[in-house]
Amino acid sequence: MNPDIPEKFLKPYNPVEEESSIYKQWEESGYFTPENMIKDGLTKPDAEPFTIILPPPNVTGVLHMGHAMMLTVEDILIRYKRMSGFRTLWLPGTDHAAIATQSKVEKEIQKKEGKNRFDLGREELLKRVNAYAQQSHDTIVNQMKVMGASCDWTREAFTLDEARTKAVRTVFKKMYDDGIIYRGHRIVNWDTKGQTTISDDEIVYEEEKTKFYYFKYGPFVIGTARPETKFGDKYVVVHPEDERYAQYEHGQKMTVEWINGPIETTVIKDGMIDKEFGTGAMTITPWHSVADFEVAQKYNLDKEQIIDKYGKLLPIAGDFAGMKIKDAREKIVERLKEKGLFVKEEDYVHNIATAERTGGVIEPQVMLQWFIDVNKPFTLEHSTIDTIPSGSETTLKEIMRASVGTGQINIIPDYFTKTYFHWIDNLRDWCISRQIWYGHRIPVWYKGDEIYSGVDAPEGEGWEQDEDTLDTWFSSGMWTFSTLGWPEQTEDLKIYHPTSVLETGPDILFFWIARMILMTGYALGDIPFSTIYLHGLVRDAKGQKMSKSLGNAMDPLDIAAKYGTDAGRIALIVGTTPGTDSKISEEKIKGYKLFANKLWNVARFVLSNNTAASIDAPYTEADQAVLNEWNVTVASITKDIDDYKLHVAAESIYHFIWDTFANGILEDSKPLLASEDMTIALSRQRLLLALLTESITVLHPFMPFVTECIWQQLPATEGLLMTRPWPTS
RNA sequence: GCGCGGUUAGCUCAGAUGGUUAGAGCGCAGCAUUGACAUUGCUGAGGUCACAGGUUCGAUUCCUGUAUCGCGCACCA
Repeated sequence: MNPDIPEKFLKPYNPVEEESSIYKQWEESGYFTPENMIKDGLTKPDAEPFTIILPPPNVTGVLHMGHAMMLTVEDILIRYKRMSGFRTLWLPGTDHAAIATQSKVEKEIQKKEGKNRFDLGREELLKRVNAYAQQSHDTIVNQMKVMGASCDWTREAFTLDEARTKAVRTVFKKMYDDGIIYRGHRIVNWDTKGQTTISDDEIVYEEEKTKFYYFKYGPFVIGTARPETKFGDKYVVVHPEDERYAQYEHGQKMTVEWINGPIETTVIKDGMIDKEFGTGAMTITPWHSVADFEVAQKYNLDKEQIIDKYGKLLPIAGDFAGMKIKDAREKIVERLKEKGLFVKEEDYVHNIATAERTGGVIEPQVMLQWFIDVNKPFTLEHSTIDTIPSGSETTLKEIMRASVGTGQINIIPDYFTKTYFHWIDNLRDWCISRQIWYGHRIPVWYKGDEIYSGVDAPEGEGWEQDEDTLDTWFSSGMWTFSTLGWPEQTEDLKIYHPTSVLETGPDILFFWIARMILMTGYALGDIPFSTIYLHGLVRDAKGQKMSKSLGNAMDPLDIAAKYGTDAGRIALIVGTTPGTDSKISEEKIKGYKLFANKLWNVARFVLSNNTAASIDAPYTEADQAVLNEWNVTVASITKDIDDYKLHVAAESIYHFIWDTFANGILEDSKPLLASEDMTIALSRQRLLLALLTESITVLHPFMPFVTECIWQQLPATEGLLMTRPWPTS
C-alpha cells in the first residue's frame, strides 16, 4: 500500500463537502468564457464554435427537476464540446416572463394585502414585481451553480434589460414599417380574470358538462350552448346544400320573435356550418366567437358586443344587463320558455377555454390590439435560409416552414417535425399586445391622430406611449441573437450565431421555438440554431407530473444535499430518451450516489497500488490489448454523444467503470500487481492509472464534480479536468 | 374528429437499419466476503417483446389493422 495516498480517500466520497469548492475553482479559472480558453492555449484560436444559449428560466420562483434536466443535458453537451476542442459558449440568462411573473406577484399581494393591481397603480406594482424578479433571479443563479452549470456568467442576459429592450424595439419598428405589425379590431382571447388578452397557445381547455338548448327562431330551430350570448343574433346560418333549408335564400330577411321582442334577421348560407350537428341551423355572435367573426368578416355583417370585459352582460341584454353570464343563462332560458320559444334541451359536454396563468374564463372579444401578420409578403434583404434567396419576397409563415423543411434545422426526436408543421398550418395572426404592466412597453406613441413607432420616444411635446406591453414571447423569440448583442454587429454575433443546439422541453415548441425561428428569420435572414433537442417531462416515481400542489415536486438543491449533484445529474440521463417523459425517484438517484462512491474506491485502489516507477513502464502485450479495448469503448461513447444518445453514452461509461474496470480488470490485477516480474507489475500499475484517468475524463461531462475531484488527486496532473482534451483513439 | 407517440422481466425503462442464448437498474432467491467499497462480489429465477393478419428463408424489429394508455391540435354554434 502506498502511504502517500491522499487522506481524502480514506473516507467515502462526500459530495457535499467537495462540490461547492470545485465549482468555485472552475468559475475562478475563467474557463467558462471561451476567450480565456483561447488565451491560455486550451482552445485553438480558429476552433469551430459550439454555442448553446440557455433557455432562460422564468423569474417566477425556483428551479425544478425539469430545469435540472435541461441544465444537465446542456452541460453535458457543453463540457463534451469544450473538451473536444470547440470554441464553446454557453450563454445564461433569465426571462422576465411578463404575465407569469406579474400574476404571481399579484396573487401574493391579493393574499397578503387584499389589494389588486389597480389599487396599487402601475408604478408601485412594477416596483414590487421588479423586487420579486431580482430575488428570484438570485435564487435561480445560485441553483444553477449548484447543479454545476458551466456557463459563461460574464455574458449573462435578462429578457427585460437594456440591451434586450433595444433589440425588441428595433424589431418592432422594422416590422411596423414593413406593415407586418398592425393595429386592428380583431377577435382576441380575453382573460376575464387577468384582464388581458392572451395568445392561442396560452389557453387550456377544461371539460364542462352543460346543457345544449334548442329554440324556435322564426321558422328555424337553432341549437346553442350559450343562450346568454344570443341577444344580438341577427343572422341565422345554414349550409348551402342543406335541403331542409333549400326554400330560404342567402340574404333573405325576415322578422322573428326573440328574447327581448321581435328582431329582423338575415339568412346566411355558408359551408362553415356542420349539417349534421344540432338542427343544422344556428345564429351567430361575431363579437364573441372566432368562427362567427370570420363569417361576419366574409359577408360584412354587423358585429355587436354582448359581454363586457368582466364577463357581464351589456345594456343590449335589456332586462338582463349587468348580470354575470352564468346567472343570466338560466333566466334567459326561462324567458324563452315563457315565450313558447323553447323546444328542448340535451346534456352536453364541451370544452371551455381558460387562461393558463390565471385560470380565468376566456371570452373571445373584438378589441383594438396589436398583431403580427404571419401571411403578409415582405422582402427579405439578406437570407441564408436555403429556399429563400436574398432579396426575395416571403412571409413569416414561409420562413418558419422553410427553416425546418429544408433540414437546415433538425429536430430531435424527428417526429416532432410533423407536430411543428401542423401548428404552422393552423397558425393565425399573433396578438402581441397585453394589458399588463410588467414587460416591454409597446414602442408606439400617440399624439392626436398621429402614431409614431421607434426605438426611442419621439421629440416634442404631447406624445403618449401605448399603455400595453408585449407578449413575453416577443422578446424571448429574439433570445438567440439579442443575447449576442444584436442589433449591434458584434464579434459575438459573427462567431457564435447561428447557435448550435437549442435544448428544451417539447411543451414550448410552439410558444418559443417557432417564434425564435420566425424572429431570427425576419431580423437576420438566418436560422437561430441548427439542432433542436427536446427532452421529455420529468415525472415522479409514479409517473405523475411534479407540482407544488401535489407535494411531489423534488427540489434539485435537496437532491444535491442528499446525494450529490453528480448522482442527480446522471440519474436524470440514464434510461431516458429525447422527447419521452421520464420518471425519477430517490431510489434511482441513490443508486448513482453509490456509483460515485464506487468510482472513489476505484481511485483509492489504483492510487494505493501505484508507484512513480510505473510512469514510463512499457505495456505488456496483454495490457496493451486491454487499452485497445478501452479505445473501442471510447469511440462508441463518442459516437453516441455526437448522435445525441446521451442515455446510451452514460450507461456505457457507467458499465465500463463498474463492471469492466472495477469488477473485471481490478480483480484480475491483484495477482499481477503482486507479480515477482516487475515488467508485469509496473505495466499493470501504469494501465490502471491510465484507465482511471481516461474513464474519469469520459465520465466528466456526466458527473463533473467527483471526476474533477479525483483528477486533482492523481499524480502528475495539472490544471482542471474540465479543460482536459477528450480522448481520441 | 385529425395527428403523434407508447405497449419489451414483478416495477422503472433501454435496445435491435430483420439473423444463434433480447438487456440494464431496482426488487426477489441462494451463496460468498469485512474487503479498494457507509458494502461489495458471484450465481440464479423471471420475457409468445400488447393482439391479429401480411411481406420474408426468417419478424419482437418492416407493413396493415385492432385494442389500450398518453400527448398535441382542432373544435359543434
